[in-house]
Amino acid sequence: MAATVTAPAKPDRLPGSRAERTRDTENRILAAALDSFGTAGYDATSLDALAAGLGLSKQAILYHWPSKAALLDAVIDRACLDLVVEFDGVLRDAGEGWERIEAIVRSVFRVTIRRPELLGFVREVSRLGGDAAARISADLEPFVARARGFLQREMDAGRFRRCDPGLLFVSAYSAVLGAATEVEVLRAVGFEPTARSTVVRRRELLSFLRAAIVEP
Amino acid sequence: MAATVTAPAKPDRLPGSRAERTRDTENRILAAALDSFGTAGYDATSLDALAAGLGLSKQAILYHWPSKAALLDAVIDRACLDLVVEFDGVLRDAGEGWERIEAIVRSVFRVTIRRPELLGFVREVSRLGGDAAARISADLEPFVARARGFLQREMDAGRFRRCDPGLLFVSAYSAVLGAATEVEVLRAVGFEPTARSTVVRRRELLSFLRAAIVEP
DNA sequence: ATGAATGTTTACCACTTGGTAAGTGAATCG
DNA sequence: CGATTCACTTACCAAGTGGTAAACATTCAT
Repeated sequence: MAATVTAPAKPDRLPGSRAERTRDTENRILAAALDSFGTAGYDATSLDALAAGLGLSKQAILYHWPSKAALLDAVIDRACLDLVVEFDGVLRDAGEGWERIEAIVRSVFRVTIRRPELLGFVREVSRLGGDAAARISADLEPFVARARGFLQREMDAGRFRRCDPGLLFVSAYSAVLGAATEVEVLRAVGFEPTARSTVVRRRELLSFLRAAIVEP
Repeated sequence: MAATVTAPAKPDRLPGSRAERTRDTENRILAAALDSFGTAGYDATSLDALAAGLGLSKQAILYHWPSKAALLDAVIDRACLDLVVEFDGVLRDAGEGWERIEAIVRSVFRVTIRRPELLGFVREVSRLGGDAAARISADLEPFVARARGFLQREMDAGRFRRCDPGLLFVSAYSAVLGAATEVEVLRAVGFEPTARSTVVRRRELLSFLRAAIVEP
């Protein structure tokens, strides 16, 4: 099971200082790795294929990170940063109570369309287990803690059904990620994952979540 | 990322006719492959490791199936058979309406405890995509169709909230599988996946689903 | 200008991978 | 009993893996 990595061709001469170009190279490697890890999978991604897709040699990658595992760690941090930035931005302009959940769900669907590799990567890492999974947990822990706190406060205010906030989080997380990324299951129930069907899926998921969460 | 495969040692002399012993060998290979594919992953499982764990040589496996991909297909069929048998058995003795969903959820949690590799394998195959994912969809299609029919009838009878049965199935499927298998996420919200916490998780998931599905 | 640091390449290596070819001993069958 | 089929092993291979060593070119600091 091998992955072919494609990326925009590298411009022969890149402007900017050495430090800038180095940073740019690292960013391009991280982006390509995130893409391939998130779609093809970590095991199915070889450093050679990754480098070839970027017009580099494998050793260029191993210069910036000492091993494939170290690269994975860096990609994890990058992916988590992207996610937290995305969600924080959304939440800053979101309203109160249920509206905040609605905003997050919309944001997740937007991410699966614009950057499908990102949530696939989260899945992949938690599947890999071990250090990688521990790292992603740690990276996202502050966000998860805030989410739990939010759920708890809404319950205390009597707006959300009272239950364990942690487990509610897991249920909602799974349902959202599933509706957004379980392509095969969706196909099995007759939903080709087109952009148009996404709107329907999002609407149905929101009404599902609302019934499950909001105190009637 | 390699997987070490362990299995009960092969008895030096096995009784029974040749056909029986052959069938037994194939069953043992399928079981070991299901286990390793479901926990370590397909890419991370080498035929050598698989065979060594069974006290065989890799070529013994390739005698029964012409390639690793063909073995995967066979494992898919086996896993789906196991699942459908399990669920059909449960549903035969289950009651009506909501009780049937409750019975399935209990069954899923039982499976994750007794055969954790099984649902992990379903996840893994749908992650792999391609022919394998198409095959598992096809294998489970009859079951999924029955589930959708059930949901539709319950909605028509006014017992379940009216919505798209296919998407309701995806939401419920994701939530159940998540609560049962998302070990890392559970850990992130402070739930070590012990047997005792399973009871709590199951109870919370059921009340989550009930609120989402049942017409109040 | 020059020497050092930096980013990258070429060459290479040990090891693992899925798969082929050919051989072997035992069970089965005529 | 002898021939044959069956289940499996040993031997092997080409392709790919992550990673090391060292050479090389460019940029930077002095």
